[in-house]
Amino acid sequence: MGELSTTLNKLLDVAESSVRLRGYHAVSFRELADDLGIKSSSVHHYFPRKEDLAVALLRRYSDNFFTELEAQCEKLRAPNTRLSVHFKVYRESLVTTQKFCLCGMLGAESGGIPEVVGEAVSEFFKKNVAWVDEALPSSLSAADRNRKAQHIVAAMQGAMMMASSQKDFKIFDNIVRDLVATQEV
Amino acid sequence: MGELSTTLNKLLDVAESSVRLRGYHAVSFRELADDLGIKSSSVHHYFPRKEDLAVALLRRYSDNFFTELEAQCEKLRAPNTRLSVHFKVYRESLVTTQKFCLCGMLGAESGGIPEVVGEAVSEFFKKNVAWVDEALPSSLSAADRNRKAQHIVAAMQGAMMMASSQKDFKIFDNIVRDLVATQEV
DNA sequence: GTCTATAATTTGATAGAC
DNA sequence: GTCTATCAAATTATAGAC
Repeated sequence: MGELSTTLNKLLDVAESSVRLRGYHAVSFRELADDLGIKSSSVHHYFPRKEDLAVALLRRYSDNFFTELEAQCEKLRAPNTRLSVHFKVYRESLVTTQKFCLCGMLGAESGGIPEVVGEAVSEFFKKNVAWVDEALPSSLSAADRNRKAQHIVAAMQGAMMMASSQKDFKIFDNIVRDLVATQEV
Repeated sequence: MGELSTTLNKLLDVAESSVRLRGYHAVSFRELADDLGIKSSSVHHYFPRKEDLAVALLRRYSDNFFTELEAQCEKLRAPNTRLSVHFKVYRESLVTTQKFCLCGMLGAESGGIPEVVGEAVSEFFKKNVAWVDEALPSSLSAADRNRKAQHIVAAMQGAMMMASSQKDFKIFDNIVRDLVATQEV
């Protein structure tokens, strides 16, 4: 699984980590450069403006997320567990990285970030809701499925936010457990 | 009823609005001062450091929120509608101000803000969950009530975030509708 | 309580050498 | 692709006059 550890990849890694932890405006090119042992002008070589970096971050994050979703579904095979795969992938992302969702962070800050960045976040949520929608039983009406899908994504985002705010990741598990119970997944 | 329109109150108003819209690090004393037609040094007169302002903001926000919750409950009287009052008060806050919850914003950013500010946010969520917990039917076990309360608060936070990120406040209503349906409030 | 003045630092960004 | 050098602007503050 050739992990390319180029400067670009390391830059994206440290940038994603920083934004997920502290938010868009708390992260500076200088700081990212320091983390990599390069200069901030080198960061500008990859991403002329900060919003370019954020858009690249969102693109990679979204691609990884939906790819991982499908990969885990493939691995499990049983067709009715797609929703539990969604919970699992989110949980892994939260617990192993100890960080909030990139889109949850930028979604919260959407009133204060460049428009292209906010649009990419909005796209992620639309795709995410659509994915959950498809994973829901087709016996439900389209309107009910959509509402449920929005509810599930919102609850997980809120759960991650509260867990990371209170530095207690058990909060996330408790909320998902209740979510699963009420949705009868 | 005495709406005190002192400089201090106007400052808190504009600061709350700015932070809820754009986040902690996107807001500067200079900008707040400009909004009020004063100088940034005058803002420092009220709040020496930025974190002092944020803590004052959280204190006022939390006080207003729980006061409003009780006031609305008094007005309605029926003892079993406390949960719907919670939904209503949050909705009012979102829709009339067109802004995300102050604590949702700072909760997301909690990894990058001063510790005292993060602690105040965490306090708000603990109180909020406790309030919802008490509003839940006492027929439930304490553990179930707690999980459900966490779920409800998380879902509403996520709903507000997604609604404000996608600039579509109907998203909030849809999620709450499904939340109410599954909780059978 | 508000101002002027100022300071030290950081920030996002660019030009151009190697 | 990385660096040095530089910039203009912004940011968090402080000291002290009025």
